[in-house]
Parts: sequence; C-alpha cells; structure tokens
Amino acid sequence: MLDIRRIREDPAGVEERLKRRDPSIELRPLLELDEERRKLQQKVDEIRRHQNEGSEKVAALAKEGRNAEKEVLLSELKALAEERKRLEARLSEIERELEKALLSLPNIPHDSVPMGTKEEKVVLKVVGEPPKFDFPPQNHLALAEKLGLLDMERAAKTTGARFPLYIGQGARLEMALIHWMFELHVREHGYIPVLPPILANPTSFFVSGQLPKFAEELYYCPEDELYLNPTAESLLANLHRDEILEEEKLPLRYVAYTPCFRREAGAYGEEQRGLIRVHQFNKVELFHYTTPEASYQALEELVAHAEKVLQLLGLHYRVTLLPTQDLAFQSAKTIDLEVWLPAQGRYYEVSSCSNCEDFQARRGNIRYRPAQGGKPRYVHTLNGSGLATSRLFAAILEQNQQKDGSVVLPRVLAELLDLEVLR
RNA sequence: GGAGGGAUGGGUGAGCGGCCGAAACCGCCGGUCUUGAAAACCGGUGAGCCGAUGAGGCUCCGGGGGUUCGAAUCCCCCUCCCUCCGCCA
Repeated sequence: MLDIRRIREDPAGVEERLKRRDPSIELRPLLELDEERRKLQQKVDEIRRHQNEGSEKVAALAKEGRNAEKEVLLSELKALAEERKRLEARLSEIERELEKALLSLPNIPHDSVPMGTKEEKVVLKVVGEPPKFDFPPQNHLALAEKLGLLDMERAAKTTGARFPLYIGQGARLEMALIHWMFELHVREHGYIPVLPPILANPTSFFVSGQLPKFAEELYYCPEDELYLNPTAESLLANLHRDEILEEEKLPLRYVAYTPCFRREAGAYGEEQRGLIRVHQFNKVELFHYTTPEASYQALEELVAHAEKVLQLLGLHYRVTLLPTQDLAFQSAKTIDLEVWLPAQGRYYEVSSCSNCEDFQARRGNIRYRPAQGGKPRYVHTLNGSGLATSRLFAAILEQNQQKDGSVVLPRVLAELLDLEVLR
C-alpha cells in the first residue's frame, strides 16, 4: 500500500514511477476520491463538533432545570445527528472505494531498478561454470525416476499432476536439503527459526500483497475462509502485524520452512513435466524487518545468505536484477538467483530476494519506535527464498550427473546422508 | 462439537449513558537528591485523520451494526483468547 499523502503531494512523480512497471496505471480517479473524502470528512468533523458542544449544553441545561431551552436544543441536535448519519454513509462508501483503489496499486520501483520488460533482466554476476559433459545430459525427471527418487505417476493417483512424490533416497535427499538450509541460516546467519501454520486467513494475504490481485493463484478452503500457504513470506509478513517494535530489536530476521502451494493457473503448456513448475514445493524462506535506513544494505545481505546455499552445494548459478515490469506486486526491488539446469540449457529462478520497503508494513500496520523517541515509523520488510527445494533438487541431479545416470552428491549432503553417490 | 468467562493505552488493570482518551500500578523519559548507582520524591509519557510539520478540530476502549441529543458503558452479530467437557494425532 502506498502512502496517500505521498500520492497527493506528488501525483505526477508517483504516477511516472508506477508507469515504469505498468503503463496502464492512472492515479486521477484515486485523487478525485481522496479529494472528496477529505471534503466530506471535514463536514462530518464540523457537525460532530457542534454535536459535542450541544451535548454538553444539554447536560448543563438539565442540571439548571431549564427544560424549555433544553427541548429546543435537543430537536436541533436530532437534526444534526440525522444529517451526520447521511454524510457518514456517503463517506464510508468513498473510503471503501479509495481503499480498494489504493490496495490495487503496486509498490513504487526503486530508482536503481532498470526499466523494462521481463526479458530485459540484468545479469549482475555469474558464479562458477556450467558443468561440461562428454555425453548428452539427461533431465532431472529421467534421472530421478531411474534412480527411484521421484514417483510422479503414483502421486497423480492420490492428488493429480504436478504434485511431486519423493521416495527412497529422494525423500531423504529432500528432507536433508530442507534441514541443512534451515540450520545454515539459523547457525551461520543468525536467523530466528520459525515453523508457521500452513493455512492463513485473507487478511494475512492482503498484508503481504497476494490479495486482492492474485486470488486465482491460491488454494482456498471456503468452509474455513483459509488459504493454503503459497510462500512463507505471507506468514512471516504477518508475524508483527499491528505491532510497534522497539528499534533496538531491529533488524528481526526470520527463517521459516514451509511447503508452498500454488495453483499455477494458466501456466500449463510450459515445463509440464518434472519439478520445474509444480503445485506443491518445499521452501526455506528468509524474512527481515528493518529500518528504512538499513533496508538496502539488508537486501545485499539477504542475497548473500541465499547465495551461500548455492555456493556450498557447488552449483553453477547467476544473479539477476529484475526490471520494473517483472517486479512482484509488493516489491520495490528484486534480485533473483538462478540455477543452471543443463538438460534445459537455461537458468531457473531458485530465489527471489525483494525489498518491499514500507509497502507491506503499511498494509499490516507494522511500525517501530525510533531509539531516540518520537512517533512510530513503518518498518521495511524484505523476503527471499533461501531456497526453494524442488528446482534445487533438479539442479543437484542435473549438474552432478554422470554418464551412467548416477549422481555424485555435493559434499555437504553426502555427509548428512552418509551417501556419496545416488545410483 | 457442548458449557461458561474474557478482550480497555508499552504491560497489569479500574471504569455510574454526559465531568473518560480513560483511575491506579508497572515500565519508559526528564528532574531533585547522591562521588556514582539504587531507593525515595516531583514532572512527563498512546495512536490516527484533516489542517501548513501552525492554530484548531475530529476519531479510536477486539471488529461490525443498532438504540440515544450523547456509548468504553445498553442491545444485536462476528472474531480471537482462556477454563471445563467430549473427540482425536
């Protein structure tokens, strides 16, 4: 959510920056609503003032026994009350419209974000080399099925397509990855470990920004008005909803593990098979609450923490800066980590690290009290995967495969599993 | 699922339909005292909206409706929390 005052003070500037990400955005209707709202609010306040003064007089007149005067005043006040009721009805209608309009606006891109479409992302760095094979590399699904790590056929029986079933060493590997990443962030990077609920109410998703615009991406349980978690970002962004934090406690850094569920509506056609795009995957998520002054430094650190996972696994990857038109709704700036999948011959996103600045904080009313005192300010929130396992799992298989279809495990995992090679 | 109890400012907690944005205590900030600290004492300490970061006004006692000239206080609905019973991993 954007600050209406900021929009009011510099409508042209805000609109220009929003148009960088979505050229169809127009602020005029919103400004007109705001104008009307303020006029009405002032009228209502004025009436209330009269009412408040009048009510005090009623009490005084009653005490002095001046009943005739009291009756006259009462009928005047009654008229005022009715007038106010009428105006307030109109006001709340306008407030709802304004709220709706405001909720539908995405975050303002940071000035360091390049203008452009999805295809125009900037590669910030490339780490390592793509592994070289003297044989045609197989894709992860073929490898996994031959090695008995995944069983997509049987998963389809219970649930449907695109719900992976890990089995045998595959289940062990997945579990080890999750646990190892979680521990890495807790022990090496100082995050507070969290295992949150996997279902959450609509409010939580309004705060994080998934609602109202992306309802079709979420699984929903209507009986209970709960949504299935699509990313722990949503849950972690609500941890401190309606709170005023002490600045001394910032930054707060959380790491959560959750399964993630996404309907991927409209995504059929590409990446049909395998683990690239699935309805359920596991993700270790990183989340920061910080001050506005520290948030861009925090973004750098967040990216470094996520990268550490890829580095320790010895995977080849690259780091990209998303252009304005590819930013998530709530994000002001996003840096992606993309891992190399040899069989696909391209990079795939395994982490998306974003600074949402005060966008989510405003929606969730999450503030902090500055150390030197004074009014509470909105915190900045950041989120990043650290990392999503399904694509990581795929990358581990594909990058470490051998001619015979076996897979040499990265050292860290080999140690955890007490297993050098999947064969 | 059934039966009760509760929700008030950073925390605990009091509040008769008008004198309540709200007692008291704790915490926090400032001061007095002290070599310093503690204790004691004194003072100050919520958030939001409109307005020019002014004057001033308005709102907010879990959320939403209602009664009333006037609601933290009365009525209705909802949510959440707690206790007990049942069921259950």
